[in-house]
Amino acid sequence: MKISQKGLYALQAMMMLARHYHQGAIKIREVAYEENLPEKFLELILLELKNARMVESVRGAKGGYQLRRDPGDIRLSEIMRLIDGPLAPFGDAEQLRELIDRDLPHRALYQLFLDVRDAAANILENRTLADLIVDPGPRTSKSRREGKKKGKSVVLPMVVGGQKGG
Amino acid sequence: MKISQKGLYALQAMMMLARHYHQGAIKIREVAYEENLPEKFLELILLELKNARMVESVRGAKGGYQLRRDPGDIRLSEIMRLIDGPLAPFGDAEQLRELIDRDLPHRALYQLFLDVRDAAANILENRTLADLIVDPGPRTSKSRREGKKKGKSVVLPMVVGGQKGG
DNA sequence: TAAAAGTCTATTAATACAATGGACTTTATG
DNA sequence: CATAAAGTCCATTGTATTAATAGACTTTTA
Repeated sequence: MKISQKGLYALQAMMMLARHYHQGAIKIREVAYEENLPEKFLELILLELKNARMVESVRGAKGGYQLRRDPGDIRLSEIMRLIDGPLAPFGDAEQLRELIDRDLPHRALYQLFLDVRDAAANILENRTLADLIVDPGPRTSKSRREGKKKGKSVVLPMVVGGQKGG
Repeated sequence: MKISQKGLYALQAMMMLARHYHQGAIKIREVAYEENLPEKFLELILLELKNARMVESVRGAKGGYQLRRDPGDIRLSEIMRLIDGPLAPFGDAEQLRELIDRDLPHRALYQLFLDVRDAAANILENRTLADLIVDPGPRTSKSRREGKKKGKSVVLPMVVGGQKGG
């Protein structure tokens, strides 16, 4: 699992749309501005996310993008797999299981890769966009996770307007 | 953490050298043949492993490569970091901690990346070459891991002579 | 009908990846 | 000491991927 620049942009864009969920269509330009992303590149990313039915678009003036599902229903693994491929460090889970069965001399190695993949999958399949955004109020976020977890996902003061470069 | 072809080759080569530990210097050609790796490319990889002091070379006729340390003392994370860089899916652990501190709007995202890295690190820092090879006998392998673990690292019949494509 | 916004396709620049080739140095051995 | 075998070092190449840009086209609002 390697997250490319594009993958990071995708996650940032989706976080932004999650923050503005229920505010109607958000223009590409606004997403790009707020997260400080290259606009034209973002356009391609959003298109890809649209084809994967994670977001939907509204065309024409007043157009823009919005999430197609509740932030709590969009797993981070979905976004990452779409943009950067399988979570496994080498090949994909399917291939690895195949190799573990067939390539006897290297099965321990491939099993290790699969272990790493499973560890990543366990984290990323169980986190959603809702876990990444600052919840502006105590409304039920319908997040996939049951308990509220430890003090990891820190509660942040509603800060918006990214400064990626620092 | 993405393992490149080169990274896989490096791991295979190191496994081969581990299998032949205490048999003196092994020729590049033998490693390449047994693991079915491109010889010239392998040469570069071995050179890199030598500069990192994981293997040592013997020059001239009768020359070759051998591990510099016991297989149980060579962590897989070392090899992977050398060839494919940091274990983190994005940036490295240092950078991520920095971003978690400084980039407030995205800290939850970077924390997630760090969680994934830690999960991978926990696996890869605690496995050594000794865990990957077929131990030809019940000798103490001086492996870093304490207990013998569950039935994951399967005991294999001394099979040698890789058929990678097979 | 003009402006604003998404859609689509092509192209490019830069980088990384996976090798390959060849000249050079070191060592064993006869 | 000559030769062969082996590692060393450096340059180059081809391909793929990544990141981004450009521009023409379509849809919608007002």
